[in-house]
Amino acid sequence: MPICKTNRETIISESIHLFKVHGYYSTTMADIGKSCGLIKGSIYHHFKSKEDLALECLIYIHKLFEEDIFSIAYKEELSSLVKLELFTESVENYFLNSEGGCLLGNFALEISNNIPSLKNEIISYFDHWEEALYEILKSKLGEKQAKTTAKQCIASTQGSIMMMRLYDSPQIFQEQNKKIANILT
Amino acid sequence: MPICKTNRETIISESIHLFKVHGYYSTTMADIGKSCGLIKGSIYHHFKSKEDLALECLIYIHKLFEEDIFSIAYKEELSSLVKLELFTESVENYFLNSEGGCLLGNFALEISNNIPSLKNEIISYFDHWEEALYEILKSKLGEKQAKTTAKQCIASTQGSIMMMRLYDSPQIFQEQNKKIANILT
Amino acid sequence: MPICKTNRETIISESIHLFKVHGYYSTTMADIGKSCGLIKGSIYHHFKSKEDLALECLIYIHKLFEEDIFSIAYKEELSSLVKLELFTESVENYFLNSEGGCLLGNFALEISNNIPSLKNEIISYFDHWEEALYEILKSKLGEKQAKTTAKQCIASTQGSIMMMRLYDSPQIFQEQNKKIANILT
Amino acid sequence: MPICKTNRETIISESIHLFKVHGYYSTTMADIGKSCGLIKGSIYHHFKSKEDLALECLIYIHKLFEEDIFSIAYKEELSSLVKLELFTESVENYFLNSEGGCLLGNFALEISNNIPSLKNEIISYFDHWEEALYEILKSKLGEKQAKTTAKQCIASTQGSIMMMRLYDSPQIFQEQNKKIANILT
DNA sequence: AATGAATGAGAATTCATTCAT
DNA sequence: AATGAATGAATTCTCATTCAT
Repeated sequence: MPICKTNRETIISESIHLFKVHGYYSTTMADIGKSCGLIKGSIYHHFKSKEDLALECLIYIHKLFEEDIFSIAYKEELSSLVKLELFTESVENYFLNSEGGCLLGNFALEISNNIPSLKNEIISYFDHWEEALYEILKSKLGEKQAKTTAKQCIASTQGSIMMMRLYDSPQIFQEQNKKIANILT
Repeated sequence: MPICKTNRETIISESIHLFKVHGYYSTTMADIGKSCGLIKGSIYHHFKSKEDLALECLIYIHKLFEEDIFSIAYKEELSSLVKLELFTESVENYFLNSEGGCLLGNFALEISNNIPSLKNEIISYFDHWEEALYEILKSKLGEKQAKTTAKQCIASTQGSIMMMRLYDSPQIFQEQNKKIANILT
Repeated sequence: MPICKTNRETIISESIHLFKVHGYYSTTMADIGKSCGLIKGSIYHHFKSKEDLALECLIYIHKLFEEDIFSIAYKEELSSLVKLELFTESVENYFLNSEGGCLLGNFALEISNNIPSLKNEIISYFDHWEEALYEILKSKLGEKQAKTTAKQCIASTQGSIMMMRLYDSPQIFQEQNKKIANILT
Repeated sequence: MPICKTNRETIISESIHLFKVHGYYSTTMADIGKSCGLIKGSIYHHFKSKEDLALECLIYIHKLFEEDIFSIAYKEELSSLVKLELFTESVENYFLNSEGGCLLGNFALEISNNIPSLKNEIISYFDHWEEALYEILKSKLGEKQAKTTAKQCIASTQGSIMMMRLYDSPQIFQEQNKKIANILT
């Protein structure tokens, strides 16, 4: 019977937290190990490298967003207005309850230029975010306008998360998000 | 005059570029040295540490913005509308012509949690940006609304610069900026 | 059991030797590693810094003296004369059989002004040496004289070890030590 | 007209002080420069290397001792008793009025094993010290005893200087020195 | 003689990763 | 799966020394 002190998901959760708060390079494998009650070398039984672990973190968050948030856009039983309301509420819920802002956004600035595999995943995440918003907005705004607006919503959301993190204050983010919620009204 | 292969300002310029494109931790003193035609140790003749050099980079950019952009807000001979137009134009000019986005924004996410001295400078930069926008907006929007709007403009600018950098496409940033330029009309 | 090329005690022993012969600053972590069959970075698996390692070396020697030498002074079954004889004999034994003189004395001159944590340990060692000698001498010499004599014995021992090291000849040290052995006769 | 901000002797004096207090390796050429109002590179106009400068420091002190102290031993007009009194008084004078103990003794422990040229000078200094004491003592103690006693006096002087430096208290040294002054009485 | 800039070798330290148990 | 030890490459930083003016 092999000893099993932890599992992939725990390591991913702990890593996400550390990566968000301290960044990719300032988070060491030893830090991650300590958070999980392991020594650093043991992480390698679960992930083949730090880069691989980081990628799994991004995929994990991406999947979470797909399932809990982006999916709202495709619920046929809901109206656009309700979709948008639920969507922004869910986004707010996520970012207000997790320290350190948006990992994908943070990594976009910190390492996307250096590590292509991560960059692809980050772009995919933002693409899907955009597609979901587009899906919600297109019937009311038209295709062209919906696309532009979706992009701008994401940009202003990311920017306000950056400010929330820097100033340690959720206000700007919340106001920004409320503005998005009201786009269709 | 002694041998002079470079000077403080050149090192700062080269460092700003490298820091913006590769980030703080991925830019080594050796990289910076090479960019300036020096060996790594020689940088220490001009700056006492990497952190100190990074701080000087932030201060350099902050000063540039103060002089070239934020100052526009305080030119009494200009109307609010003209100020805003000049302001957004100058912002666009700067960010479209410098690879790697906004160093202050990048550092806000990468290292502000780890290096307090840099965080203070970053916050000061964004505070002054906000004050300048507030100055432009307050007469037309009223104090409260001007303050909120200023914050949101900065957030959406930073978010769209993030997207510009990630997608390697200026479009979102330009559209976002145009929206800001039209806030008072 | 994992790979184990060495252990704390081996590293300490090797370090003591190198520090005694070459001094603190001339002994590099690479030298110490090589002595132990390790590369320099591996030392940090066992000690958190060079300073920390040096402190452990001092503590190691101090403890050795406490147990093997200073303790003689407190053996109630022995007379002062016998204690003194055993004491000086043990001191001589130690210093004649270890190249490089007295690490505590060497460090007292080389680094005590620069590294306070080491200075404290060095002073503590000499204090305990003095207390032990005082314990041996006080019944015959009286408290005041015993204290002074203890101090002078240590000083002349250290001085003669310095000369032994410089001239690479044990003679002065041995004669000096014999003089101490005869103080009570 | 060349500028002349300092001279060999000033540099030597400042270096002696720094070397005594901080040791050879912890004293940088920059430190020495700063003490003299120069930048580090300028020292090389006066001395060809740090090692060379250190050697000159040793020679300077050695010469001082020859002229002011060792010479006392060879003044034919004085009795042994008076010579010894003057000798010990001069030694005490020197060491009580100069911070950092005995440079030759310090270097004996810190670098004599690493830098042969300095070791030779250090040995020569102690040889001459010994010869002088021998000269004073031999008529009263006989040749053999005089030689041994001379060596022991130097050893205990150096040891007590070490303790004076470590404990930052002159007492042990002064008492030790008084004992030497009374050897012939 | 003095300077400021530059050098290159080497120092301590960090860290992702591997390996034997 | 987990561990503790070890690795090697890289990183920041230091410092004696040199060089052109």
